[in-house]
Amino acid sequence: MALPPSASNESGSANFPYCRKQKSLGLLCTNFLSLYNQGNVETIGLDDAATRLGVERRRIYDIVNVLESVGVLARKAKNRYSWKGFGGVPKTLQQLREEGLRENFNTFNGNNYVKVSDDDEDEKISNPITSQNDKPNPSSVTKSSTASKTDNRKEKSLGLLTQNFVKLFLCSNVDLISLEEAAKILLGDAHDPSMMRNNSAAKVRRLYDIANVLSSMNFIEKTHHPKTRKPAFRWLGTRGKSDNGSANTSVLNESKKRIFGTEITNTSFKRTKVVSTIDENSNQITKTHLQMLVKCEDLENEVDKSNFEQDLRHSSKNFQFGPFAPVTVSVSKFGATQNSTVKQVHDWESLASTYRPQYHNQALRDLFVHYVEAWKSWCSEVAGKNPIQLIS
DNA sequence: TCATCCCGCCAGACG
DNA sequence: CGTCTGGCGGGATGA
Repeated sequence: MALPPSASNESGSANFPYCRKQKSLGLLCTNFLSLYNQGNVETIGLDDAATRLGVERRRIYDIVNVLESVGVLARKAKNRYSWKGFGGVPKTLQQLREEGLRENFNTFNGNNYVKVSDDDEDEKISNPITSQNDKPNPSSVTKSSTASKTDNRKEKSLGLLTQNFVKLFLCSNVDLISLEEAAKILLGDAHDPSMMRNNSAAKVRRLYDIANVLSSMNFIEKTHHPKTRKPAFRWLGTRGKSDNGSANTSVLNESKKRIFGTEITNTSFKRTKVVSTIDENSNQITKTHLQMLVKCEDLENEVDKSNFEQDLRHSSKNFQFGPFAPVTVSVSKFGATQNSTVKQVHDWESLASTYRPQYHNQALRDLFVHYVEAWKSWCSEVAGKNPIQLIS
């Protein structure tokens, strides 16, 4: 069984071999934000997000975790997050700062760091990623370790790491910091050289992920150390933006060059060679389906081209939504949270998650995605206007 | 070569 | 038990 029966010819001409940049977390995050940073989004379904962005669920977790740790999102329930928007960031940041100061995150100096008391070691704090606002959480957290203990897993969570990383900037006077340093400080407690557990290298890998999404939000920026030449990150925070002003600082609109590794996102190519979009498991799929896919791919390419021509920054119109054209989103650039008539816009979310079985098979899932997207775009084409979606 | 970091296995948490 | 989450690190890609 050398190679799958595919190889026939299919998608060979127009698809790129594989471009890592198109799959970066940062880009995905950018798209994620563009997709949901519209005034009327209230809840976000993980499945829906994965579907719309054309990525595996796993990636959504990554993004959602760091976004939540900064206050842009809040977990509502399984599979469901509520959109807080950037308006909640300042507040969260403030909390982090206080927390950080309390935890000696300020012991870090530009030149010499004294290692921070290490994140929530033990279970003394065990705050599940920033205390929520809705959760009646008095200061008396004396509440025993309800579930900690075995939750030492949380101590290594992406979310916590993100918060600590941010604290580093918020609580000290450092302006530039490399990920290696951050990793060392964050969990690489220097206190106890005899036990360098904490494989700092592993930490760095996580920090790369975090840095990517933080970059895509322009909270930080990648640069180089003046002399060292080493890559390092600088905190941008909400500078330049109307801090405190109204509770919103859109996703910077300033056209900075391009954040770190930004590019268009996900096209369905795996890292490993060509692999047809569909694999053996497609025996359930009919011809029609395949044709549909082919057609869609063409469509996709067209979109790609036109998009490549322009600066694909945050405007919700110029970025890649998975394989197909976006669901006609008005480029309202997040016009404040118009409270308007609540509009129970459940749009596709509930619909999709309700009717879609949980595919454990990537191939099938991809197909489903194609279906939905294709249908949507066709719909809009035929109807000449928005498919179903949002009411006016 | 070294820096970056995507991919997806698989183990806990949860229902 | 099936799902949902999300550590974790192998190894590919990029500079």
